[in-house]
Order: sequence, then structure tokens, then C-alpha cells
Amino acid sequence: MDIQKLRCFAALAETLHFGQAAERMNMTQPPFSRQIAGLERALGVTLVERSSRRVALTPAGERFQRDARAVLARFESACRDARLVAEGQTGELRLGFMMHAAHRLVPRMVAAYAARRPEVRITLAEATPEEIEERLIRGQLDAGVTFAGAAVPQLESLPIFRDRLCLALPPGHRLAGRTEAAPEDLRDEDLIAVPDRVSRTLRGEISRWFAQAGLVPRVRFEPQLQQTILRLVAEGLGTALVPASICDRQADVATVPLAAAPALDVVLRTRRGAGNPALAPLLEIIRQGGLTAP
Amino acid sequence: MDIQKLRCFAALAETLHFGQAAERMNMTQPPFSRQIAGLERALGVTLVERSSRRVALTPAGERFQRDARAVLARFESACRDARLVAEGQTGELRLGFMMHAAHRLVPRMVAAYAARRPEVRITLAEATPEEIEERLIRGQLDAGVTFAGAAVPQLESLPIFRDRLCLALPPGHRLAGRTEAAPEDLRDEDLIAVPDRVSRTLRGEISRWFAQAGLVPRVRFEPQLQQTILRLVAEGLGTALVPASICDRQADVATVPLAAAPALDVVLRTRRGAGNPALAPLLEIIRQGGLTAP
DNA sequence: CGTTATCCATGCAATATGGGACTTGATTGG
DNA sequence: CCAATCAAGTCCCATATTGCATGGATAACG
Repeated sequence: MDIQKLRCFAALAETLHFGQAAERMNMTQPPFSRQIAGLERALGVTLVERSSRRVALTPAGERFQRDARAVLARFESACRDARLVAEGQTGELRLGFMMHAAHRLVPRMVAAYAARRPEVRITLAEATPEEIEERLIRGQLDAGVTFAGAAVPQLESLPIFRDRLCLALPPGHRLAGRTEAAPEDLRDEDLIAVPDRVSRTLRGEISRWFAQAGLVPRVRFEPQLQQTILRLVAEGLGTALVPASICDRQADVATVPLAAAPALDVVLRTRRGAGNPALAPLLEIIRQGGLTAP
Repeated sequence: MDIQKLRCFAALAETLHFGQAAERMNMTQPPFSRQIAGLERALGVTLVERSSRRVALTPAGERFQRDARAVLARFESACRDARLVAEGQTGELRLGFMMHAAHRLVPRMVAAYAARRPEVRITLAEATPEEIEERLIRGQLDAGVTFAGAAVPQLESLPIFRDRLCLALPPGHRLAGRTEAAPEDLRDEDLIAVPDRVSRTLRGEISRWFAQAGLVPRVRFEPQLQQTILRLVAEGLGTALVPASICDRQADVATVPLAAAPALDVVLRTRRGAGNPALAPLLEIIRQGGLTAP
């Protein structure tokens, strides 16, 4: 059963004339007649009453005309949409990101992307770097904004910008106003930091920074979100090492640069090779830069 | 482009395995692979990522899977419905009828029909016999309940029952209570009758009945509906010759049989040959009789 | 009333498409 | 390193589709 038969029938139902309908289908009349006959044979139903002088649809033909139109319309639409998805003009882009990337980076990325691909529906999923990695590998995400992390053969990374850790303090803290802070300065401080399972990279950098002075950070609270950490710091519950990108415009938190500040590369991770075509414009936006400024 | 290709793709999208999908489609794997390849070539889109060890849908394939399912479902449904319409199990039956047949006959016919073909939608159209004839010929009606009328080559008729004209009188009329009335009895009466254009057959029978006594009926009022005629009679505005079938249970109208009462055959007229299959049960109901009793 | 024009169906030969059997090539797991 | 698995490639045949030419029926016209 060929789609062509449906098209032929639709043309015939409109013109009620085999010759004209055949011409519309860019074929000669004999094969056209056989297409109609073949359709009727396949259905086991007479759709058209023909005499040499009159062509009319049977009741079944009337019904089938309406339905065939609908089928054809859906089919054409399905083909068109498949092509659009393949071109990345439409479809879905599933983007995962670390919570604190939602601060400025993700909104800017999404805005720039939506301007280029208004027809692509963007699914945003907040997740920990570990979850992002898992979901990327399982193909549940198309891309993830996360820390660079360990190399995984199935994934590749595109650098977005280099974040640096800084020290966040309550406004009246004794270290506030210092031009730089070293590990020893924080020897007796209660720290607030994300737990290791939420971001191994971030927590690892914090530990390493203290380790260079032979110290072990004394972590008192372990919330999951950087935003929460800043709120706790503002309330005087402790100090924290946080990505500098999240500290701007926090009126009730003082920040101090770190000596030998650890760098954290924020990257877009994607599955190697497996390409959602809708991803391309996002990669291009990142390569063009402009997402670094706070 | 063959529907079969869509079915193959749907099967592949479910199993993600060429061999198993081919088996489900009752074919061997090589031609199945070609069907998929042909579909992709026709669309110009890669729908499936294949390696010898992994089969996965591309984003376009995911999208096309959903759409192809919908297309297939609609297509199957269209085929099924066309067959059902052809069998008369579903579809539409367009029935025209003379106004006064709505009194008892049409409701009974429709009830009996609906019991046999609950899935057929019945369109009822009140119309004059003349309109019924026109619409039947133009194929706008499938059947019409009307008077026998003149033979028309395109139409055929199935008798439903034989109606007889009777005299309708106001209750206190001088002729009320007579066992029979003759044309001479109505020599000086004002008559109420449908105009010729509404029913040539009925008006003709009335004229002929008077003519057999050399009289010409003096028609005073010409409403279009028999019901209206009875109302006018009841109010004492005249007398009328009306089909007996319409006079039962009219408390405020007296009826008197006519001498040599003209017979009016009420028939179901249909287009010759051109068969809405949904019509068959209606013909059968009429052939079985049981629609004659008042 | 015969002729002509129109229109759908059919016969025929060339071509295209679809399906099966077998084989190849690549990848994975033992 | 070998065996197993799986998709693609090759070859062949059956069927379907197409264009061209023709036939048969019907309505319009002279």
C-alpha cells in the first residue's frame, strides 16, 4: 500500500475526473486509473462509482476522502518535522546544569539560544555534576553545564569560562577587607561547603587548597546549593570557599580573593559523536564567548 | 513511499533490533534493512544510528517514531471505517420525508433502523415530495418517504403502505357522523388543501375525486403542512381531504370515509443502483412490514 | 440519426521495486 | 584468538508500476 495511492485518491476526489487528477499527479491516465483500482482492491471497498460519463464517490469514498486527507496531512507534517529536527531547527534540547550555574550563566545561554532557535523546546534540569554525567552517558541529556571533572571516553567538553574560588565572609568578619586570604587564615574557621557527592571537583579543589598548607578544612555545614551556602555565610554561621561567579551583587556577603586561588573550569559536556542537531547553535554560542562576564 | 516503510520503522523503533523487527514484519533481515534505508533516503534524514552492535534512534528518529505511529493509527482507522461504511455498519443515512409522515411512520422507521444500525448517523430532512425527488436525483438524499408519484428512470420505489383519503370536518359539521361522503356532498364547502407544488400526487388525487362527479374543488386555503390543515379544519375554517393515517387521535376533528376513496401509496424512494449500503436494513424493515398500523 | 468528442478501462512491453538466500564485515565476549 | 552476533552487501526472481497504444461506452452535436 503506497502513500501515492492516497494522494491519487485525494486528487480524484477533488476533481472527480481521472484525466485531470492524473495530470495533477504528473502521470498519465491509465496508471492513475490503476492506482485507484489498486487502492480499492487493497481496501476491498469500492470508493468511486465510474461510468464513462460520470465519476462519483460512494459513501465509503466520501468517508475515506476525509480520512485520507487527514492521514496525508499528518504524514507530510511528520516528514517535515523529521527534517526540521534533523536540521536542529525544531525539536528538543535537554540541558542539565549545576545549581549555581543558574545564577547568570544558564539564563544567558538559554536566552541566546532561544533567540537563534525559537522552535526548539528547551528542557532545563538542575542536577549535581555527578547526575549530569550519568544522564549524558545514558542519553537522557543532550548537554550539561558542569565542572570539567574527570575525563570520560564517551563524553567531550567545551570550556565555557574559568571560575576561581574566593572566600565568602559575613560582613563584619575579621578577615573582611583583606586583599588576600591564605589557608592558614582559615585555620580556626567553621566552613560551609557542598558535600563531596554533589560536586567532587569543587570539594576536591577546596580540600587541595587547604592541603597545600598541610591543613584539613573543618566543614561544619553541608548544604547542596551554593545559594544556601551564601545565605548561611551572611547569617554568620561560617565562612565558605565559593566560585567567584556567584558572589557578585551579594550585598550582605563580603568576598576576599584567595592566595593561589583554585581554578574551576566550567564546561559544556556532551556525548561524543551522538549529535542532537539542535545542539550545534549552543556550541557555537559558547565558542563565540561572551558568557564569561559576571 | 510505502506505508510498509512506516510499519517497518515503527517495529524497529520498538525493538531497536533489525533482526527481531524484521521477524515481526514477517520478512528477513536484508530487505528489512533496505526498507529502513529507503525510508531514510526518501526523507533525507538519518533516523537510526546503527553500528553492528548498537541500534539507537536519532532525535529526528524519536520524533518521527511518534508521528509515524499516529499516521499509521489514522491510516488503519481510515481503512477500517471505509470498510464499515461499505458494509453499512456505520456512516450516514440521509432520509427525507413528507412532513405528515413525521406523524407516526418516520419515528417508527427510524427507531427500528437505529436498533439495527446504532452506529449509523441518521440525517432527517423534512421536505416536499418534489424536493425529495430532486435531492434523491442529485444524490443529496439516500431515501425519501413520499407519495408514489410519477415514475422517474433514476429512482425506484418500495411501497410502505397504502393510505386513503378521508374527509376531515369540524366536530359540529353537518356531515359529521355520516358513514360515507361523496363529491356532491362537498359541492358548497370551502376546502383546505396543500398547493399543487407541494404534492402533485395528493392534490391530483383530490382533484380527480371531485372530477369523477364533474366537480372542481373550491380550495380556499393552501397551507403546506397537513398538520396545519387539520388545525384550520378544527377551527371551522373549512373541510379537507387528508390522508387517513394522519387523522387518528385528533380529538377536535371529525373524519368521514370517502366514497371510492382515492388511494395514496406511501413509498420509500431511492436512487436506482446507487447504493448507500447503510440503506439495506431500512429496505428490509419496510419489506418485513409492520409499519402500516396507525 | 449518424458522427464526433470525451473519458475510463485494458493490453503490452520496459522498468522499478520488494523480497528471499547467501555472504561479508565489524564488533563483542569468552 | 576464536566464536557468536548483527547489520549491510550481492544476486536473483516475482510482482508492481509506468507510458504508449487501443478499446468501449456515453453524451453532445450537426
